[in-house]
Amino acid sequence: MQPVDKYEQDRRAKMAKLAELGIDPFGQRFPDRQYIGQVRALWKDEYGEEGPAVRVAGRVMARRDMGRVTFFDIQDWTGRIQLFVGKKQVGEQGWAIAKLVDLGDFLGCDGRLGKTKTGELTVFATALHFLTKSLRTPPAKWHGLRDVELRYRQRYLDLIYNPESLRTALRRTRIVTKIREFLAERGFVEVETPTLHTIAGGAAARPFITHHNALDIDLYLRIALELHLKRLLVGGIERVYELGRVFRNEGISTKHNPEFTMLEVYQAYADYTDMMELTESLICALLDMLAEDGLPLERSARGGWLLRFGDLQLDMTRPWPRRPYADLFREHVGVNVDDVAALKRKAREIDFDPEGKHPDVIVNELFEELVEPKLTGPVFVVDYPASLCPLTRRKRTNPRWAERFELFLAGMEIANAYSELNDPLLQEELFRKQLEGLPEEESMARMDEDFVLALKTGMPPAGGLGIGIDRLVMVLLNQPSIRDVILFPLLRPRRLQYDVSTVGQVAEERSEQRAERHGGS
RNA sequence: GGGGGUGUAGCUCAGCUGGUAGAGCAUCGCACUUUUAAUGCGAGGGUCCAGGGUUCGACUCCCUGCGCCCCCA
Repeated sequence: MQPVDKYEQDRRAKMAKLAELGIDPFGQRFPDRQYIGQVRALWKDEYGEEGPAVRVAGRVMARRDMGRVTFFDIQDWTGRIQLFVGKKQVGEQGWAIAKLVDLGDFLGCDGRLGKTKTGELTVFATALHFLTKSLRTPPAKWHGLRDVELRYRQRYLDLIYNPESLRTALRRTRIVTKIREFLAERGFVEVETPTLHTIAGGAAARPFITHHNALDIDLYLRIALELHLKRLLVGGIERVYELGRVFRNEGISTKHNPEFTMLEVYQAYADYTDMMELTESLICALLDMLAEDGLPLERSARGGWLLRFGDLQLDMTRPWPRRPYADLFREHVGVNVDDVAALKRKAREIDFDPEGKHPDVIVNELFEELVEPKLTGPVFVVDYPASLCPLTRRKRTNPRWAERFELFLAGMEIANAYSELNDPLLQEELFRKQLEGLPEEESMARMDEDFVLALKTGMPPAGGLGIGIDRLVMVLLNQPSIRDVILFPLLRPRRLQYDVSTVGQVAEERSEQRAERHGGS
């Protein structure tokens, strides 16, 4: 049971008084109310004292008592507006309600739109409707809710009292909506594939394990969407995507949440160059939408959008640079990818033990360590070492490399795309071949016989793309932590408050002990 | 896993070299029909994250643990 503190007791008392007045403290439907944002837009200076009649509702964010008048500021998800509530204007019942209103309660109000002496747009109330009691004290009105832990654990408080948090949350949903619209316009269909997998394939990550009782088998929460969507390509669904949650049982950081949202798109008769065009077009469409939505974006000298992320500035003007993996490697590591002796030397410099490891495992480590952080971007890193890409088509001109790109923004991997491997015999071989020195959870090579069977049926040549939606939103909305773009990030569970029954006791014992000690000295 | 920071009233934060915890907002009471971080006067409110130690005495010093944040692996 939650403790009832003195503040809650005050509010419960007011709740009871409302009930005595015949008012339900938890309200009822309030039809035909107008959004505050729309009401604010109604105002014209010609109205003078007599504006239109309006009906608004929202949460009480501030109250200012002036004797027989009270000003309330109420807030809905479109904005805030001031109410002028005069004793004479709202009558005995209305005034009785006004007296019992606390910060955080929900009020409905009928009135006329007008301006006060000081020019503040105001609803001059003719009737007040009590809609819901809040039993908790709100945070400080000026400083808001700063404590990050509270903001994450009780996100609803964050959304109410930090307007930028609500704005970010709503912008994220608009981004997701826009992605669906964009893909629909290009003829893609959205599907849903299983979350519970018998083989955790399609990416290199450690899975969450769960158990199905009736079948008595262990199952994995999916770590990627890839293998089911490709089965659908085999089945003739030629342009397909899924936007869904994937789960990786790994560390938590400003860039990692154990569950996150992934978009995967597959297009038959295309390859990774088509996916590059798709990625660029999609992200630029999102930027256009956000700019229209009021996100403060500047134009770069080259005509595209200029995106700020922390101290970084990303010039999003198309086309974005395409840089071969091997070139970037040579540039930032100072070593050729095929110079094994030099690779080992470099590996030791960054405290990575290269012994017994496949040269490309070393290359991968050096790339992640020394190259990726430098990739402010936007930049498409193209053509990855084939040995690291068991699901990707090899380059026809040189099988040393795979037709894969990753998009980097602000040093973060945002997108990953392939020309999809559709050769079932090579696929089967690659599933079997575990690279030396690569721990299993870091390998994508996990035998999936059913998937190989699907490929044997024939999968059309195709391009595939994965985008990490949370990270993309971080970059687009300039949010430094993934927890700021996920409404309920994973935190270690914690008891909210202590057991009430012991509180008074402990406090009493404490002060007695204290008195004894000091008294005795 | 390692390092750094942090945890004090509902919220935002002070609290020095150890001596029974402070402010602002919020709450409660009074006044006020054009305020807007309203104002004026008055009042109440604390497991100082938890457990142990040192001490006559610990929010403060020491040890252990826990939550959260940041950096590194």
